[in-house]
Parts: sequence; structure tokens; C-alpha cells
Amino acid sequence: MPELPEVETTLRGIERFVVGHRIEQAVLRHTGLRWPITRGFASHVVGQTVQQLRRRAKYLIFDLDAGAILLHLGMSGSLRVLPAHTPVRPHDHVDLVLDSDRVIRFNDPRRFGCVLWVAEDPLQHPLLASLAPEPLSDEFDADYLADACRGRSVAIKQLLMNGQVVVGVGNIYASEALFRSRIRPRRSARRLRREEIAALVQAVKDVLQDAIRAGGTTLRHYVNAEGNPGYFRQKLFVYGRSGEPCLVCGSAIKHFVQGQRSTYFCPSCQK
DNA sequence: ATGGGCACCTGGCTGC
DNA sequence: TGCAGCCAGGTGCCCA
Repeated sequence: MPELPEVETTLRGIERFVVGHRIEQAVLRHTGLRWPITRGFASHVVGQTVQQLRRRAKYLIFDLDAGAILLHLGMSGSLRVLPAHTPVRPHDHVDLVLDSDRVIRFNDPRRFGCVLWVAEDPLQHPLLASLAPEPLSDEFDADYLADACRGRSVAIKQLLMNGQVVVGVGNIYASEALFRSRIRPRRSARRLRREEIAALVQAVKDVLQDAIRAGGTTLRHYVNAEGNPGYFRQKLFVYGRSGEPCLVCGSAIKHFVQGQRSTYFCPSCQK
């Protein structure tokens, strides 16, 4: 999935339908997600009201009267708001039926996502506790990234996708931010100059914000709460454009594999 | 501590 | 037409 913009778009789409509403039923059709849904899940959440919906990294947090639901969309997950009793489609694994006669439905073909019950402060949960700063926060600035790059031989693209450095930046937006800041993805993090790091920080923020405005990027599975795709795909400069002309200089966009993920860049614009 | 590679899973597309 | 092989938005974990 879903990288930060798609999770944020999902949050904005479902927020007004869930906050202040009571969960009347939890329907579990397939509990075999990345982490199996535990036996007691339904009994923990049913009868509770959603007090707040938050995002941390690519996780959605449903804060309940007591405890919380931690939800990740994985590579192919989506959450939709539907009228109760909407017919089920393949890979509709979990429903949260609300007191408004609506259902929040989790669909995830590849099942890399998760839906977890957490009794205590979700931010202290092992999956969240050691995550790096949010890319759109003031904490993520040139000083911070310069520190994180110091002494790191790893390629800058892989560093950007490391959740211990900054969260929310996945495979699409890492390539796009590097294009916007004119930095080659294979450059060693420690070799970046200060002004390049500053440009990269700004590019990460810009591309994420632009993508949120467009409702995220849909390659295949992603849909927002209404079931509609995101429109940022049309605004991608390099991702998925191997062999096509660079929209800035016309050179053919190149593609290679880095850490088992596809990377795209313009050999002429990026140095 | 760091970096590299594998694992989890389904489905769509390509090419023989 | 059938099927093998490859690829896809993430990330925790194990190993050197």
C-alpha cells in the first residue's frame, strides 16, 4: 500500500463516520493477517465507542473508551465505509459494524496488513514505540536528516525507506522525492552534501503533501473510504515510468532493483 | 550498530 | 489455451 498519503487519505475519509460511534459487532472472516487476529478481539472492541482516529507512520489508531485498534494496510489493504449489509467481496476480511448502520470494511488481498487490539497506550506498542519522526513534522528537518546520514554507507533511497530514520516514505515516494531533489537513489547517505540533504527533506514533505491533496496513488488495489482510487499516479515523475521520457529533460527514465525493490530515476536530472 | 536478504500472501501480466 | 515465472504500495526478523 499504501504509503503515508494513502493512509492519511483513508483516515480523512473514514474519520467522520467512526469518531463518536459505537462498535456493535466485529465480523472476522479471515484472521490470518500478518499477525493473526486474536481470539478475544471481538469481545474487546464490541460495545466500545471510537473516541479518536489517528495516524502514526502507516498505522491507523482507533482510540476506544479503553484500549485501541491498531490497523495497517500492508501492501494491498484498503478500508471503506459502507452501508451495513453490503454484500461481501473477495478479501473482505474484517468488518466493524457501527451503531450508525454503517460498516468499516477491511479488504486486503495479500494479507500483509494487520488489525490488532491493544489494551495500553498504542504509541508504546512494540510496533510503534521505536518509530522515527513523522516526515511532515518540524522534527524532520535538514539537521535531523544530516545526523541520520552521518556515517551511513547505505544508499540514500534505502535510508529514506527505513522507519528508524523517517516513517511513511515507501517505494513510490522515495523515488519521487529523490527525483525532485535531483539526487541519484544509489548515492551513499554519508556522501550527500548539506544542501542536497536540505533539498531532499523539502522534497519529501512536498511530494507527500501533493499526494495527499490528490488522494494518494493507486497502482492496483488502493481505494479511499468511498471506494475511489487516488489520482497522484498521473503526477508521478519517475515511478513506474521506465523507458519513458523524463518530464523535465526528455531522457529515458531508468529502472533498477535496490534492496529487492524497484527504483526509478532520471540519469540526466539526478546526480 | 549496520546492512543484506528472506519471509509472509494473492493475483495479474508476460512470454513460451 | 495453459502454465511457469515474475512482479507488486510493507516491514519484522534473522544472519553475518
